[in-house]
Amino acid sequence: MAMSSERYSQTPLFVRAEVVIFTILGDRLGLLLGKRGRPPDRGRWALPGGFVPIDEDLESSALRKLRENTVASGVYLEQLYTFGSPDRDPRGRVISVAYYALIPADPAKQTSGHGQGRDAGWFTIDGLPELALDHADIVAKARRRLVSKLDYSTIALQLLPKTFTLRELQDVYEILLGAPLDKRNFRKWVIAMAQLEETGGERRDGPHRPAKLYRHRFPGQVAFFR
Amino acid sequence: MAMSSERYSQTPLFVRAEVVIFTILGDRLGLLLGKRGRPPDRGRWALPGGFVPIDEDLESSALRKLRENTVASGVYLEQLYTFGSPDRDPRGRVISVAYYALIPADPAKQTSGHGQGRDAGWFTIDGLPELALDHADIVAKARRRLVSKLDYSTIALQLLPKTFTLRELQDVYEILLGAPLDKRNFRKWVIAMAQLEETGGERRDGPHRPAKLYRHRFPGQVAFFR
DNA sequence: CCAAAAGTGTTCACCGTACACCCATGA
DNA sequence: TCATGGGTGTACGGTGAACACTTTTGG
Repeated sequence: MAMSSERYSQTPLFVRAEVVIFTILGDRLGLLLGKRGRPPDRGRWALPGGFVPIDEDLESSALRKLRENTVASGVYLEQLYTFGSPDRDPRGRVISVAYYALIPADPAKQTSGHGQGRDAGWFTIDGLPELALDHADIVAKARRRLVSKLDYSTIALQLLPKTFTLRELQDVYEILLGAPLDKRNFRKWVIAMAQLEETGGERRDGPHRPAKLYRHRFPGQVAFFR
Repeated sequence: MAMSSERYSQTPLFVRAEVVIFTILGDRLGLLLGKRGRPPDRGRWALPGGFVPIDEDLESSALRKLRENTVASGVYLEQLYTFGSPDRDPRGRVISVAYYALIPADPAKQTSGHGQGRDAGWFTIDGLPELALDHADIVAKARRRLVSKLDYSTIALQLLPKTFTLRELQDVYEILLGAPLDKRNFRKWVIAMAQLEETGGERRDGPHRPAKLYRHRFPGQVAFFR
């Protein structure tokens, strides 16, 4: 049986789940990192993650990591890619099944830098510290995946509360795409594409005209086309 | 350390690579299966795959399985998804990193049914036998992925030889999409989209006008947009 | 009344789609 | 000459892109 290669090696085999937890931090895309407390790369910042218990489902494991690190619930979580180069982790053969999650923007964590204490914090994606192991590759891949889904899915809604203004939604797109969008064209397009409807309420902030609030017509679902 | 869960369990942990090897069989999408020679699901048809040796890269392992089962070289191979439900395999905790591969159509295997002997063979995707374990899920996911890439990539070219006629390429699209396409519109679209150029040669088969041969302008690359 | 953000329509270019006939070949 | 598949163009509607002014509010 092909398992026999195990017998000729003392290299231990592990499976981990790592989660790229994205959110909107002010006017930037942000993600959550934790500081490693032990080797390898002790003291470096790393993605939330952990070894998958032998009887726990991969996605459950990722979800648990998500919950251990945030207060979010009902959050978007998607498997991203599995990283398994033999030499990516000095502890042995470590297979990391990477996920990414989207957390609604929350003014509470808009304080850039670190928002959760000395060994965990939110960082903006263009101001990341050097990451442990190959976590920079994981982050890059997650970011590409997220951006590529913008124009044929409603995934961006997962980065906002259940109700939001069109300006807020446009901000999310502009942050992710890194380019400004035309307000009128964006509104026409996104209302139709994402099936948005007005809630009737409005948001007033500052000495401005209040903005209408919108919601997804089918809340709880992420619509995809293609 | 979270590895400790290992100590409290005698369930063995394995990592496997499985490969969905697609090709064109006549006028159908086909894939390669092997008959399992041992439990679990002994005697059932299953995807080519195997346990990943402790020092072999995941993709190398998938590529090796591909080469063990076909004579193809320079073949498209892409990681698909990782399947890891705790109860998906009775041998223990088995994490299967699934890949899919595309093999150019080859008249030699156009004999439907089984083309490689009693315990390996090509099957058309709509005439699959009952598959071992959760391999039907893997196949379904691979098929969706392949089809979804048709209209923003040149991936379909990987199912044809280096030179091909536009009719052959249209056949591939129609087989995968399950719907007929307009010949004139398809040609205009695909020549521009996939950057095709005439080779100068032509293919003559039967009492018909010979068809021009085309090739990808940048051979060896799979162009993606978005 | 002023500053600041919300909200709104039209025009144009391009692209995807529908659609039918002639051409080249070997038998 | 005939059967078979190869090859080609045009008209139309819809969609993405460019573009500027009025409205509403709190201070």
